[in-house]
Amino acid sequence: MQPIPRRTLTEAATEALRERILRGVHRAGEPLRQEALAAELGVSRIPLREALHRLEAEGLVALVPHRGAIVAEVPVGDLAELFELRALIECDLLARAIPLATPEDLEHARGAAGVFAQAVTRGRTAQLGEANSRFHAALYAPANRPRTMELVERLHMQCDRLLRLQLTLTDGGAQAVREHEALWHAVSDGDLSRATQQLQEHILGAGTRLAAAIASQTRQEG
Amino acid sequence: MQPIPRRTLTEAATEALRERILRGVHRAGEPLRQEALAAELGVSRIPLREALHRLEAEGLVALVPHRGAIVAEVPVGDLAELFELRALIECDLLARAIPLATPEDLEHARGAAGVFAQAVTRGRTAQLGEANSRFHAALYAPANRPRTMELVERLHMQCDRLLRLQLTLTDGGAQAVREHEALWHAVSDGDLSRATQQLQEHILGAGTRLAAAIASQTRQEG
DNA sequence: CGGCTGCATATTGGATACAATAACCGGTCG
DNA sequence: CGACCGGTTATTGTATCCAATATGCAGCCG
Repeated sequence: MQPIPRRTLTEAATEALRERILRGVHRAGEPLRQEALAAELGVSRIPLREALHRLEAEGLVALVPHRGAIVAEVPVGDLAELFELRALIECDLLARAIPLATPEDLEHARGAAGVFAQAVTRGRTAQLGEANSRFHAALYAPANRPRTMELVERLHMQCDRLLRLQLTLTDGGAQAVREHEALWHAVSDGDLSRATQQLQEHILGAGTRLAAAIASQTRQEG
Repeated sequence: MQPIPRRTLTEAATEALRERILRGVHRAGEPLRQEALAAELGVSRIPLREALHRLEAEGLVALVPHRGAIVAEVPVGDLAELFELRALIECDLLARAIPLATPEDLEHARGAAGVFAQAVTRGRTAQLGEANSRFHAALYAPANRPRTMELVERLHMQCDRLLRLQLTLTDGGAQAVREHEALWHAVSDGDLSRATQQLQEHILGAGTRLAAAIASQTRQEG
């Protein structure tokens, strides 16, 4: 029996605010006025402030003393770094996971891939990031690397914010679905080098295309 | 001109408490009573609680709703994972740094290595962790990878807590000094493969020795 | 004698209240 | 007309206070 689905206002505020930032409800650089936000969430400033400190540690919020909190800038300058870091870590995870993967693991990953594919075809852009993370997490789960997984989750969070800058997901999503399928088959075959190769291309390719899209968009606007 | 060496009580409490935990003033699992700790730090519970939430995100504190905060357990079970993760990421960093390293970078790293060596010979165990981190950071700095660096810093934090469990640093420190020197020479020669090879052995070796030491210690105690 | 119930106490969670700092704005002086 | 200076207001930082929850103990009941 599970004893404690406890929930404190601080936790609730943290999740709500994190979700808001990731979904783009608050734009990067936007100041987060404590009183207003607290009222909007139906709490006082105390739990909200605790949430802000938590999210600062996660890199979603920047706190300036006596000036308040602002939504952290999307790390466009570090885009390449983030995606390359993901490729490095996730390929290592996958290499460790493949030899340990059970048929149940594969089935689970296949399900997650399906969820992502559905989200793409139905245009549920809000769920894409999480569905994608879940698929990747399912692939890596057999490696049994909790610390690394947590880290990857945070990286995905940052990358999702970058993706949201550029909603070219219409075609990028379709390509991701195809790559997920190919990746899954490689994993399913136990073909370690092919799988890591495809994973690396999947991640780095997404980063490159995203960088190009953002660059062209910035050029147009600037 | 530097505009703002601002300091809020929350920040001060965060750093003080982080330092205390890393230095082992508070043992793992020890409950952190808010009122007592706040009084000890000379602040009220509010900034202390904000500090606790920050440190929870950093993995140094665990918050249990309505039961309070406890010092997070040292991740002995994840020791291998942490050191292997460090090896993976830091070798990549070093490989990127070497081609970009300037003579000034090398000099800086050499200085950091000297500081670490002095800390070892003088038995300043409290400073070893930071000195070690600084040397590694100096090596990687030319890579210009701020996100990765931040991540590595957090990993070092966790690894330092593990090291503190087992103060066999007397000989481990001397070995680390030698390995740092060899590593620095390899970097200085621009020998990428030799340098990464030595770095990998340096990190993984430390992890392995630490695991063995902890295992034998646990066996004795258990 | 053991376990459960209910009160008393300690501690945390959260809200309100106050102090400190920064942003704003108008006026004055050069 | 522009820049400095003062006060005014908005907002954050922190302390105090109250409510909610957990912990421990004593007494009751089986």
